[in-house]
Amino acid sequence: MPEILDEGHLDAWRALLNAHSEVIDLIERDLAREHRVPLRFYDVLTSLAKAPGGRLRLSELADAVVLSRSGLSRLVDRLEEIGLIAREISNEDRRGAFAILTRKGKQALHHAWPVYGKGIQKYFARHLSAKEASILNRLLRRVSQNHPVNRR
Amino acid sequence: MPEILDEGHLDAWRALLNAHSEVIDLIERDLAREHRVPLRFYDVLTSLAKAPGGRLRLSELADAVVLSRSGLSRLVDRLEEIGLIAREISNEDRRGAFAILTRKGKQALHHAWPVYGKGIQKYFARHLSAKEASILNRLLRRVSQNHPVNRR
DNA sequence: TAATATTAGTTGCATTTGCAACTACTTTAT
DNA sequence: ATAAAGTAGTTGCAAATGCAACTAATATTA
Repeated sequence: MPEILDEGHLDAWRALLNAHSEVIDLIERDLAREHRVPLRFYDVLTSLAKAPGGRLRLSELADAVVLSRSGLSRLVDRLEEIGLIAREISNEDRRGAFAILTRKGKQALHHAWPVYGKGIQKYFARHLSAKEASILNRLLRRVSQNHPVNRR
Repeated sequence: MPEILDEGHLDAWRALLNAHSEVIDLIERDLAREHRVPLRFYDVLTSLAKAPGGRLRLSELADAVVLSRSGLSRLVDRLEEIGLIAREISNEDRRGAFAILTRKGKQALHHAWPVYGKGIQKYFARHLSAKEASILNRLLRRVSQNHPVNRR
């Protein structure tokens, strides 16, 4: 791995930024147009759906969706208000709380998926063969795992 | 190219979301800690720097940084206020305006670059060989060009 | 050329977000 | 056991952003 940043890597970085912002923007518009939950909500709901018991501590949720604690706290407020999730005070540690996916939350998730999935296909997946998708996956996972080679 | 979304492509999409949000978050923190301009500002400044004459119509700039017209209008307000760019009413079309990079704007760009570049290296580029970077670049460019195969 | 439609950009308003300070609870150290 | 330090989450406040409505200028059409 190179120690200093070269043009090739910089181009890849720019490509990542561009692809991300364009595709997100397009999908977000589709979701809004079809009256489905926005990506932020989807993120939270799907994180909960994947978690064992459909529940996650608020701080775990904050990490999962890459949002500050305060930001998450209010996001949970909003989601709770419209009934997509519920808060449950933890018994082992009474400072903390779980967010729990409600039935309505699961429904919202299923309702949004067709539009979201179609967006991923139209704006992203269509441009990649299966092989290419797997390469992309492997490379990007390596980035986000961010294994501490030379970390100082 | 597949017509429906399969797991492999979906994994690649998730990997893109994760890598993007994690790396952006880390870099943004570094920039803030070192008192450099935030990524949003950097985006605008660098778009102008690359544009011929260091100037761009506000609407072109909005496209370049993927921001709504109103969002951009106010972003330009802020940048103008702190002297990093200037507005210049166009003479051919007096509805419109250019954003122009100022000397101070160029300096802010150069000041931010070391931290930004180091971040790209630390959090992103380090994990990819030159070959891999070039593959990533090629695949992601294809996505963001979003050539209209089957667009309906 | 006058009337109409279109385009560039701005502004009111509501929503989302982060930082710092706060409360409440838990863990660690004395 | 008590004090101090740490952790989970919330809240005040300010900043950033999008939509829709607006102004001003240009382009189109009759």
